[in-house]
Amino acid sequence: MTPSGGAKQTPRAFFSRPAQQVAPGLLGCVIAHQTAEGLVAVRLTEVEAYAGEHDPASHAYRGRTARNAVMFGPPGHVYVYFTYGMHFCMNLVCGPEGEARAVLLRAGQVIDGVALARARRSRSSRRSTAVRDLDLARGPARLCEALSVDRSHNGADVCDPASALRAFAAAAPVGQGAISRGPRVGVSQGADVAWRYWITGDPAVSAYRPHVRRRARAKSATPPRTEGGTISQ
DNA sequence: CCGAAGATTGCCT
DNA sequence: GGCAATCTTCGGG
Repeated sequence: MTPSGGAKQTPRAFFSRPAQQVAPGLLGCVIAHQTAEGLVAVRLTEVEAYAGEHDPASHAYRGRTARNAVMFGPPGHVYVYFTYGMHFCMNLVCGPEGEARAVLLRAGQVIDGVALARARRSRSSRRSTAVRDLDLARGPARLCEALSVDRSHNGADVCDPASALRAFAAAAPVGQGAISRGPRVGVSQGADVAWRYWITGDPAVSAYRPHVRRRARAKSATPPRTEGGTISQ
């Protein structure tokens, strides 16, 4: 039995298209991860397209590196990156091969393995309050945490029937009329294009946050020059 | 080498 | 709304 009740695993041809076409098509699709702990499945509610080397917001903007190599490979594979010293985010590589296009999975709803997903989210965070079901995979890093996706899954093939991490077609296709789009979250460059797609009104969509540059951390030996403000002591 | 910034999250005021 | 946690990656010197 498949996690989404008999749904078909997504064929590679689905991913062999530009990310802006794949992204809205992924809404309603299911990502399932089978581990020794059990199965967790997430129905996607929010995604973002990244257009590779010509997209200033893409990790592939400055060409191929060790980190982004998977994005230059065949479609249907997972590009996982580590960020902010503590979080993982996952993308699905699109086509054509070599163009480094991908879709970031920003949010979804856990439809199978809710207890396991909650255990994972509680385990690894110093949160004091319980996580609401709808928040379990609401956000790119939360989604990876709920699915237990990390560095070791970089390059995994979601189209391989033998893979522990697989993608399935939507049980009920999400029509174009039910899809909204807008600027991508947290990007400083490339904020002018509306390549973030989500299911209109879905409660498991993340909150929009514009990009904010973090203040440089003060150094004890050589404090950064202040902008004419007072220095507290 | 060194250091700044990051496709984030959660807790603080 | 501000900001700390935490570390990898990449660009600049």
